Amino acid sequence: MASSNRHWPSMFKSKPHHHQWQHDINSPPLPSSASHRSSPFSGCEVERSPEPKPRWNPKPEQIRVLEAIFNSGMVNPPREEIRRIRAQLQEYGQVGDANVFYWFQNRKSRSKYKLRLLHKHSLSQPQPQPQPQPSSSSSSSSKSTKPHKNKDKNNTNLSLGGGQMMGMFPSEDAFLFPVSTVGAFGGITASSQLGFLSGDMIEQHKPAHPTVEQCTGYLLSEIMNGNASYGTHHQQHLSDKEDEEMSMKMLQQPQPYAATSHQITSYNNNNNIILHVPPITPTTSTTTTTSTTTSDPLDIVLSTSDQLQVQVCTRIRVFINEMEFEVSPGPFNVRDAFGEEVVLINSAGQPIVTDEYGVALQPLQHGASYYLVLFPLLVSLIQMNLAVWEIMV
Amino acid sequence: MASSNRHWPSMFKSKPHHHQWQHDINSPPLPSSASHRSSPFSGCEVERSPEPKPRWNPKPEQIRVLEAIFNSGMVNPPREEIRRIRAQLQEYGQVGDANVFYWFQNRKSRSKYKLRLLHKHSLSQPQPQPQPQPSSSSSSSSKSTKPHKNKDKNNTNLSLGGGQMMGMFPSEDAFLFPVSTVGAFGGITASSQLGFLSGDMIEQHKPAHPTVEQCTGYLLSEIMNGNASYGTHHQQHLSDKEDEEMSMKMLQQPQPYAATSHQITSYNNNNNIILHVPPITPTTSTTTTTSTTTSDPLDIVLSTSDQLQVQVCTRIRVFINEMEFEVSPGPFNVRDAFGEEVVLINSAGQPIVTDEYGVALQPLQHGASYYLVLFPLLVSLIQMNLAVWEIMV
DNA sequence: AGTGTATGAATGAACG
DNA sequence: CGTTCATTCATACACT
Repeated sequence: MASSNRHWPSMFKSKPHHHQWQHDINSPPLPSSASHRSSPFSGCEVERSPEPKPRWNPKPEQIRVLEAIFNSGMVNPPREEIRRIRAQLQEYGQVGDANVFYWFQNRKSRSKYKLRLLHKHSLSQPQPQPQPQPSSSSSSSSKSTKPHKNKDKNNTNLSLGGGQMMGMFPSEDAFLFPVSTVGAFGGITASSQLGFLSGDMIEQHKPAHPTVEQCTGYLLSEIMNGNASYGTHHQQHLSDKEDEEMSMKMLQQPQPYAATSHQITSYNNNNNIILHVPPITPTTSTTTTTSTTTSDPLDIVLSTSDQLQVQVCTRIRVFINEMEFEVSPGPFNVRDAFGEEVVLINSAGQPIVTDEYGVALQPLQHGASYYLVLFPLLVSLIQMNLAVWEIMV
Repeated sequence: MASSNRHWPSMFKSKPHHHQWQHDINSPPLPSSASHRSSPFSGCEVERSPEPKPRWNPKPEQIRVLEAIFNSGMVNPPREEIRRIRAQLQEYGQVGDANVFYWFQNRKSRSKYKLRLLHKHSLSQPQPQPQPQPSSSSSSSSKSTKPHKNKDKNNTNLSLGGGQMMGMFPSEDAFLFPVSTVGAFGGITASSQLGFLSGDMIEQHKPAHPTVEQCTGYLLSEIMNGNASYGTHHQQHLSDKEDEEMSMKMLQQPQPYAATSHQITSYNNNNNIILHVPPITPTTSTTTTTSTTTSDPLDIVLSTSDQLQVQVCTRIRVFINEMEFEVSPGPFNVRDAFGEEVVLINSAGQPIVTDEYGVALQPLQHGASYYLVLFPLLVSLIQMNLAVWEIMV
């Protein structure tokens, strides 16, 4: 970490003097003449960590000049030239050699980078892309416009603005995974524990009581464990695609601590457990219905990926510890589903608040990710919190 | 000031046409090569591109993936990886490399920032109010991170604040991993351990391990993953480049970048720190210690039996993420061994405090178990803790 | 409407 | 030089 200011290449290192003068410094990255100007800064010392040091904000005119120079071929001006350029720029506002230097560096670097990517893209993969979405387009030039929420007004004109660069990215994006969300990820499907799980689950789900334990027993542990046997297996298929790269992405094992599951791609969706929660509130939005309905027991239904997957709006699909679940829209009873010792946390790290019965005050969001955290663990974590701080900083 | 959109380096500058296609653009941060803002002609002032260009609005699924990747340790994916990630994300909606790039960049940056804030807070803890910016100083404890009451609406959005957490283990024992899955090691074969899940930690330090597999060659990711070998690696591409290490890293993605090439082995060679720990004073708990600095490595508890022998001149055998390793007695440099982005935690959940160089203030204990926790995870955990804390209290 | 927050996007500054 | 960090700008949304 080491965050904070590590900046200033040293030669430029001067103190922060605010004001608008930028790096007046002398020569940029060149250690040469050493003088810095540490101008006396005025005033504000206002704390914060170190220094405020305002960064140079090139004015349009300056940019214009710089661009012109750059485009004229001088992508890497020597020191002398930098000085001269700086002098020129100075006409429009304070600027230091360093600023100029950096500007060229960045300009060149980013240009290149961009070029590189472009290149790659253009060469790269023409993947077939399933994607149910709007069609995409051909491939060159524009991208698919995925209409979604925006209204495309403005006609299609696209045209790239700058005037140049047009043809660039051909790519077209697409290139999607074969995977379709829920059900079968491209065939990957970890089947592993599924068998085991399914068996148990199936019989376990008994409708009647809020027998939470049952569910929790299996579920919780499975879930908490990340259920899975990631690594290895599955995957045989994947096939054709040259694997380019994405193919597997990261399958990984449970991480230390809380990290347990985290599969990136959720390849582990083997068990689609459906937590059937009494659909109260048919939903739709997320109104905060705090209803205290103690919901009932949930029935868990295990479904194999293929089988369902189609449930349109009936259920909401969520990810809990990277595993996919489907729940009925409406208040979700965390307690019934996972027991009392856990807290469900959303992807933002915010706990899902529940009422005294364990019912989430707000419905789970379709497509969102949640994590289960055991209470005792939390205590430990909290305890070590400070300690961790120390080392981190 | 300046303001207004001077942004869009042109390359991204496409026309406004809304739509939601994000930056399909090519690469992220590169201003265009050829184009550039302020095109010289017509004197147009630089900027002012009239178009708003809709910004990418990641879908929940995309966020899920991104978070997972981030939490897995890849806080800073290299270009190649970004492309891969983008491809993966594309399944859920249009997204460009630039978006992915920016996302990671921002995610990391903000995580850090929050951490910093947190830190500050923790020091001055008693008062529960965050108050991030200096803005409303004084006490207005706004609402800042308030867990409750969210209200989101359906689709997208989700706003993550930046924290997130991961799943946890099954038992309550906070520090047990679910490693069970040791089944198939990719080729690594981790030697041992695994006894955990079933048994207890208590007997974790087993003197008797006959062979200690030399831990040569494990990658951090492997360790972190509990041995690894994810499915397929393909690593093909780009391999021959000089990126040897890079490729490795990319292989399995969860690498904390910085740790990239850190082979565990290194410590045997590079860092042989040898500290003669005076095997004395047993104290074990690692509690507290945080602040300090210099340490006195006395707090070690060695299991009597073997300690003597081993301690003397040989090496100490420890378990890190369930894998067995041997280290020279003496100060152990966590940083050298695993990189900067990790924290070593003992079986009691206490972090092993290190000095500014990464050297543990106290030696590792023979036979003891430690866990590596990626920094980003810690950040998340900490964030989560706070959030949870609020509801708990 | 206005204000604050979360976060995508851009880019200057630096490091290795 | 390629990357990464830190700041800043800008926009979407929530709340009052």
